[in-house]
Amino acid sequence: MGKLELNKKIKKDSLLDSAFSLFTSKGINKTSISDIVEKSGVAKGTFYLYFKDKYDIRNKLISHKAGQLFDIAEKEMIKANITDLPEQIIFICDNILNQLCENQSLLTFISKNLSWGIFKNSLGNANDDDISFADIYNRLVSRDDYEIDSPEIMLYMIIELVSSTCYSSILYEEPVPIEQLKPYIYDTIKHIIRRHVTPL
Amino acid sequence: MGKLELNKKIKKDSLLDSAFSLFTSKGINKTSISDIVEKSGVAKGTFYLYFKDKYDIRNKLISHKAGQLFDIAEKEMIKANITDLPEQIIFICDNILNQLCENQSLLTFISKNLSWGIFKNSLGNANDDDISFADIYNRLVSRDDYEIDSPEIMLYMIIELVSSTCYSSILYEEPVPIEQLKPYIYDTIKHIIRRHVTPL
Amino acid sequence: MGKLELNKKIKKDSLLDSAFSLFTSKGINKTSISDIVEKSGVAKGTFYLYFKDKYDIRNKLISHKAGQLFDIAEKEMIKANITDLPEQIIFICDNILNQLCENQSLLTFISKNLSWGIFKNSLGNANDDDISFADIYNRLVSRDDYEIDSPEIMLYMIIELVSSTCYSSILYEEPVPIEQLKPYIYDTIKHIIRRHVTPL
Amino acid sequence: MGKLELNKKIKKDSLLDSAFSLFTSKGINKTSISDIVEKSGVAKGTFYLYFKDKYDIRNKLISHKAGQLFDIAEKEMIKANITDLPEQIIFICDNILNQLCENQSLLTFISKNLSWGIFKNSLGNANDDDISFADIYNRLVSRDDYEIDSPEIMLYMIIELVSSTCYSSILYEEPVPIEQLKPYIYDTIKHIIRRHVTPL
DNA sequence: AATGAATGAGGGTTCATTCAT
DNA sequence: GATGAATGAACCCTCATTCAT
Repeated sequence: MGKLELNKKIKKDSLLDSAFSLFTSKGINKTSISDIVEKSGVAKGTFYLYFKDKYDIRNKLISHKAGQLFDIAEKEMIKANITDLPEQIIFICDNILNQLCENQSLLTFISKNLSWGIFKNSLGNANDDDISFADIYNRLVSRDDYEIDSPEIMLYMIIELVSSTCYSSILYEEPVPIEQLKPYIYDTIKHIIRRHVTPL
Repeated sequence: MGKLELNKKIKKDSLLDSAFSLFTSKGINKTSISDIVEKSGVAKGTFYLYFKDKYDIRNKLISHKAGQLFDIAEKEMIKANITDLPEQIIFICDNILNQLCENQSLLTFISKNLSWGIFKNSLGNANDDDISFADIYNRLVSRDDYEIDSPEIMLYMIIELVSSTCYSSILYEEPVPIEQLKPYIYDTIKHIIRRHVTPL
Repeated sequence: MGKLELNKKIKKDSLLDSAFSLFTSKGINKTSISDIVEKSGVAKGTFYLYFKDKYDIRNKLISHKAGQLFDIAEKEMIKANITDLPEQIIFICDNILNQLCENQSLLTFISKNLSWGIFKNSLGNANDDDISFADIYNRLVSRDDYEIDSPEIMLYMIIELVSSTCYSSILYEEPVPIEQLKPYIYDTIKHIIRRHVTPL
Repeated sequence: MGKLELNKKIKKDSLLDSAFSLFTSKGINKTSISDIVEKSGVAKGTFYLYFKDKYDIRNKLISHKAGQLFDIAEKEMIKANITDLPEQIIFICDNILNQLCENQSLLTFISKNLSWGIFKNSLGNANDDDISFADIYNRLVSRDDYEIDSPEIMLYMIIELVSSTCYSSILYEEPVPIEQLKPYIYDTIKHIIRRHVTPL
């Protein structure tokens, strides 16, 4: 990577970092592009060399951050040497939930903006250096020790269930704190898995 | 209600209607207070006699519209003469889903903004003439033919599951159209109910 | 006219005056709306209460200023008690040319922007208080002591001839100063009139 | 011409072509230098190696395109074997008018920007490879079978008359379509010529 | 209570120009 | 000579809010 290429990457990453920091602290609506470039220390026009507008940088951030969540969770799972598929899914959910508990501003950012559409998008549009959600998905459905009925529906339901229920529980402890809610969530996830997965 | 009282109600309702129509067609971010008052045919200053700002009117609309959804569903349920609690819950979910299918702009509006917080809020702050979600909730938990373990958690999970999964499925048929998704949703709801409800 | 109405008129006129002054001194391209409102001493937003954009205020100014030119010329003509139609036309042309010599910034502004289209427009859209070019045109063609063949073509040719030839001659004395050019212009105008007008 | 020389000429011509195409389709104000270089496929900085700014390239284009008009018209005239001076002038006017009818975007571009000043300029500054309007002018005034009184004034008046009257007539058929206007224009041109030209 | 003219900060975006490579 | 990333001033325009009427 040439010096110039490197410089561009630094600028872009700096913009992404600044945007993320501002989006999570002030919210997207109240963050202006002026804010982002000021925090990045680059000129206003530079922003438009890398992103179309505020929503473009938001979508790229969501894909990136969501991918990171899954990637970290999977790495931990492998380290823990878990091989049973249902256990793997539960582990990943739990790990992600824990990451979000530790990083509530990330939760604020992701949960308000994550949708299945953007998620699917991240399969294709992922930046070159992004760890893609696609890999995890593919490793999951291509296992030969299980037969999965409609894996996409299963994942969709699990993801939506987890991400929608955890939001208010983690951030506001409403209706109950997350630790109290977890057993119910995992019980439901197990049920969903049972419905879709058959060991061979 | 005096003539003056009535006039005020007309103005306020007109503002609410206009705001709803604009929010659902252009989105909240792109709707200005100027747009709302213009559509309502009242003066700009008048808006501030009734609402604090755009987000105030949005929250009131969400409570109101969400309440309506439940109210309609419950009325239909009574008409259908359904008394078994699990069946009641399924019926209400199905009815609401159908309402949202018929009214996708309402779905766009609600789903992007509905959160447990605002929902709970609607229990207290409901406009005087609003049918409150609280009533339905109370009727549900005070039945003497069932024992419900953590009814709030149960409802929370069901509501979040339904509202989060239906959004992308209804609007974009992603990952599958809602009719194909429904069996999986209802199966999961039944599981959740079984976990919480014991017939006496 | 109420106090409020009067205040609005003052603001609008102030904007028109400021715009005219800036357009003639710096040119339209280099005049920004910020410049105009600053010179007027009103807020930026106020501009948009009265005009759509820079080109809107320009067109209104052109109509207005062109109308004034004709109005002054006609008034002088009446004062001079000239009744013969060809002499009237020559008189008006001469008077307008003299006005433009005296007011070269007006010439700069008008000549670069006057087109038959905008001119015709001014017949209809004239501000209420504008003296309309239409009146002069109508008085001219409805005389019963002359028969005019295609009066619109005649006027079009005279107006275009005069306005296009005077521009460079007055401002840059190119190819010759206006006083030297005038005989040729008037000779040509007389020829055009002869071609179109028959005394009865 | 060396290979390098040739390469430079290609770049420059490409910039001129792109600019012309954009100026005529979007207008000068809405054409940016970015647009021009993008269309040309050269880098932004390259533009400044050949032109000072947007108005520099515009003036060069006007000279060039106006020169072309005259050059084509004269070639056709010679081909048609017309030798009588008044007939030559009429022929050239008619030919140019026809060229502009066929190429209305060229008319838009030229008419809004052509002025006697730029025209005279083209006599001196003409690009090396341009056919100069000066040649035509000189051939015209140096004939020994006619005496011309003030040839510059004559040409000035004819050019301004034709270019100003044809604009709205060709583009908007206002006040009448060009074919209907032509007899009046030519009649007036003949009158102007008669006034200036004496056969010897 | 109702109006709507006025505000002016601040938003997003463009673009001519520079200069290190 | 050629490049194109970077600049940042300047642009147009919006809009929530106020307040005299």
